[in-house]
Amino acid sequence: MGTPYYQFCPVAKAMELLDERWTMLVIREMLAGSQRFTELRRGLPRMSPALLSKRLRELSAAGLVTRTEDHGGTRYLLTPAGSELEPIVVALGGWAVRWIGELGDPDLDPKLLMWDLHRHVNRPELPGGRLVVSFAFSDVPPRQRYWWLVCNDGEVDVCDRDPGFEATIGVRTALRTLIKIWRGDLDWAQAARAGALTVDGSGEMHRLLPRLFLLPGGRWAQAPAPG
Amino acid sequence: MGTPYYQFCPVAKAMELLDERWTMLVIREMLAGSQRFTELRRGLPRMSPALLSKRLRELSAAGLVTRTEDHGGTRYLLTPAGSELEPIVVALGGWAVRWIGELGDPDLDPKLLMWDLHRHVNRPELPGGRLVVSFAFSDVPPRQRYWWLVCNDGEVDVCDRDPGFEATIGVRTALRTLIKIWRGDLDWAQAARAGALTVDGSGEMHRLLPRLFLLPGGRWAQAPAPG
DNA sequence: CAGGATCCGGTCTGATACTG
DNA sequence: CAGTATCAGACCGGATCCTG
Repeated sequence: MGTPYYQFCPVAKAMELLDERWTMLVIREMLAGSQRFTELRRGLPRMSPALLSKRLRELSAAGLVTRTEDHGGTRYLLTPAGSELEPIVVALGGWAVRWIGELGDPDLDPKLLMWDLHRHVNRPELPGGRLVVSFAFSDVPPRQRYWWLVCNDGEVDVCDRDPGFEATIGVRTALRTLIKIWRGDLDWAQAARAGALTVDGSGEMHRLLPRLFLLPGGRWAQAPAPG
Repeated sequence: MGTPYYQFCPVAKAMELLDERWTMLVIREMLAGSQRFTELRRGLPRMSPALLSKRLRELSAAGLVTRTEDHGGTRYLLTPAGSELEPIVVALGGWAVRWIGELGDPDLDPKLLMWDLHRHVNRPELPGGRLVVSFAFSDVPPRQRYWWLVCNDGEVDVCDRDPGFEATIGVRTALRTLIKIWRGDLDWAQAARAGALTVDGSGEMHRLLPRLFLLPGGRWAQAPAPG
């Protein structure tokens, strides 16, 4: 737990626990479905494993997270107390979308975007068989420019090297543009019309793309905005 | 601003700013109506003035707070961006009331309670003339045991020494009990019936007491609780 | 009233390596 | 896979005293 505030105000009690660096992001990851240490690390690549381990222990001591052993691994799950933070996390996101427009270049991490896209693939929309979506980001250095999502049988994998299969859909755009779409600032069609995004693939694939991901943009918009 | 997370996720962008220690409490104080440096200090007695000053500068740079000079003082006001954090602060309080029941003795600070009661006096219910409410906390060391609220013409002052006027209402209880009432865990009548609280004063004053303060308890209860 | 200056100590970062 | 170990350095927060 964080350093105490020595205040009985519930806001202070909540923040003693929640305002430590990384804590809310760990909870965000768990709300997004990550349960294993390694999954959490993928969503929090700049957090050291030592610190992640410490935060998980703190959250577990506070009763927001349970730790269970299961066939060869540890699984972390949110308790009801942890899950009830969801509307707050969503509201924080909504607030930031409204008031923190500017993203610096270092915030634009392609591997985080791909990791999040991978878990928002709209499974019911997937055609049978394999679907490969390739991404090429014009504004990213060559080493991190090319990415693939390989969907097969409801499984989705992220690759940062050519998986060998031909892409069913190719998306060429700036990382910044795709992040705008992810946030809900822009939609696929708007970006394409503006020439900021090009889709390669059959007409069917063109029509599929906007439905392929359940992006969080909608949730930020739902977040309570008073007035 | 805090150390960056280097994530484009709006939750991360929000927390870069908001998860620094004390920041949310400064915002809570401003939402509660504090505008001057000294008022803020009274609500945040354990925060050093240097740090408060720094936080106010950060919040101002981030566009959540404006600083204006006015007759012999500096006044801090929330911008729309800052004010829009209100539902989040309330939701955090509600969450903590539901999930962090235990308050340690060091959390029970009588001067914070008196400071907060003083700003929640229900002005319209005040009778004309002077009203003096005395408090005696059975579970607090003598030095901080006795407090008075002096209401006069819509002005309310907190005293930690006998103001000299005879008390119109006397409240004798444990600090812990009064804090439970403040949080909404208990109401005045319940506490009195249970023998945990004694009111001295006329019958009229007995009837006034439960309406004398607009306690935040109701707001925590309103806070969105999913499921 | 609204802070500035200073110093100390704790915490986080970041890198690397190791383990059951 | 799910961490622990270690270590240097940066940075932050706490405390105290001081000022226009």
